[in-house]
Amino acid sequence: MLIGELAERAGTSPRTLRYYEEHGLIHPRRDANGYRQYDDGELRLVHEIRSLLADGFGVDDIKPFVACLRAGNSAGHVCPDSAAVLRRRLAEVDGYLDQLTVVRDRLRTQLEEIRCQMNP
Amino acid sequence: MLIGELAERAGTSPRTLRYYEEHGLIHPRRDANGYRQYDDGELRLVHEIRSLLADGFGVDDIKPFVACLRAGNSAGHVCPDSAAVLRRRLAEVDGYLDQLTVVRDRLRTQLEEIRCQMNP
DNA sequence: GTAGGCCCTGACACCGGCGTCAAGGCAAGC
DNA sequence: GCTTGCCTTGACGCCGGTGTCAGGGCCTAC
Repeated sequence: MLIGELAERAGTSPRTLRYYEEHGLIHPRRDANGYRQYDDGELRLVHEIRSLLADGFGVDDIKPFVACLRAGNSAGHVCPDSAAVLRRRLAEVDGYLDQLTVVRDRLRTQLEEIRCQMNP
Repeated sequence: MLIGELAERAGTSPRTLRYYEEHGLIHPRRDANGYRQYDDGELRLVHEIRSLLADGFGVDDIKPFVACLRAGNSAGHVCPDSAAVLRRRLAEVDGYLDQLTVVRDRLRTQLEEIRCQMNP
């Protein structure tokens, strides 16, 4: 299938797919006229990529997952390299959660203060 | 005091203070030679600004807080406009917390899967 | 042959708080 | 008068995934 069809089936844009390729995540074959040619494997791969991006991974983080899938594994996260990235990202997310929780508590406290001032 | 001294006392840089001014957060007087002149009030203001920025507010969000302080209130968040911004930001933070929690659970699940595979 | 629709590459725009460099003025000590 | 160090304004860079535009090729239908 051509890039437009894959984009539509994956719920994204041709620009985005070219970007993934530029960063070494997918390697489509080329037709004689230079058009990119994709198969269903690439479609699943793009779904995996977009899922990881949605979880906050960067394109560089995603490479080990793609390599893991290409190596024949049923999931991208079962290889040591991807597991390492998973652990790093988990620590990062835990950090963000802690920070955001502190912020949320401060915001709540300030809003509570206002409420008390209105009903003194 | 001049911009360099304020920057040092506020733990930031002259560039940053000029940026705040450019976005309407502070309005220092000018010496005859054009140098910015600050007093201790501006120092407290800058501390407030940096605290709000650290909580994830944008410079535009901060304007109501500054106006509230300049209007003579003891804290920047007691005015209606700043309270509205507070509520908006709280909702935003709650949203981020929900998203990040979902992500964290997914990451944990995947790491757990790996652990199970290693001790089958 | 031409119109329309897909494809190609390359490059700039975005966001936002700030770093950083350029080119120049002002103040003070030697 | 020269150096040193602070000040001024103005402008570009960053980050990262994607939108979008420019300029041009391929293919099919009419």
